[in-house]
Amino acid sequence: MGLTKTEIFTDKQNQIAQYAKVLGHPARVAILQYLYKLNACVCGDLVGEIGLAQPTISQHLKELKHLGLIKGNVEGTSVCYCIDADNWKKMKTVMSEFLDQDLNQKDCC
Amino acid sequence: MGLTKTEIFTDKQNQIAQYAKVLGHPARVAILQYLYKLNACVCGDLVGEIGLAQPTISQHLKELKHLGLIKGNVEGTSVCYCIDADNWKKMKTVMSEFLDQDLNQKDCC
DNA sequence: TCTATTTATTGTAATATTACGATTAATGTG
DNA sequence: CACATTAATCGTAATATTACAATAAATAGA
Repeated sequence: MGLTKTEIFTDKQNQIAQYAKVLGHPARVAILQYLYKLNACVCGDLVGEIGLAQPTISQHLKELKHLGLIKGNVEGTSVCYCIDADNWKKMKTVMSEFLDQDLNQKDCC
Repeated sequence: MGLTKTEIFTDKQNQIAQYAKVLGHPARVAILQYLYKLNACVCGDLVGEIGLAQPTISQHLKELKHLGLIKGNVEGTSVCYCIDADNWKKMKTVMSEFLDQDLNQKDCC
């Protein structure tokens, strides 16, 4: 046990859950918000900005990169990160489709 | 360690992460989709619908109820569940505000 | 009251996540 | 090349999550 039974759910359900899961930690939310705020590449100062240790930030960045939400380019000794606009849009589409369902609520308790 | 440092993040960041986290499991996504599809109270047949054991479903329902996304009414021997439309709307607002950020991407790597 | 039905709770095993110190890898500069 | 700087990886401790068997709680009907 302790392991999610992905095989009993649809691809769509797993995809929604996967996106939501990666957004399910405040550090990753903060990283994405920071990248958005700057609206450009961020080279290096992420560790200073969020209040977590460097390996922890690196770990969170890895997860965001793994899902494709950000991309990183090596730039000298530092790495520049930014939002991957295309994949962000894809995620937005998937999540919005789920969140924006119409609710008639014709009869409810 | 192993415990999220919520105190170093803003309330908004924690709120977004909390919503996302509860959507971060396919069983909970499936439950919400099912409630939406029926567009009415669901009394009892949730365990048959999702392919998980009854205590597991009960646990997921508890988390959804805890965040306010669903509400349950006791109806005889069974319990009727449905989406809490008001709270769902609140979540949608919070999540959309985060997801719909504009990205100029004036200079990116 | 007894029984059947349905949901919640408890307990627990397996696994995943979070965080960070220590170390390694990669690259630019003197 | 040696050294400084920065990010990634490794190892690991603490905690959280997921799943389910067993049991308890609640209620309807006989």
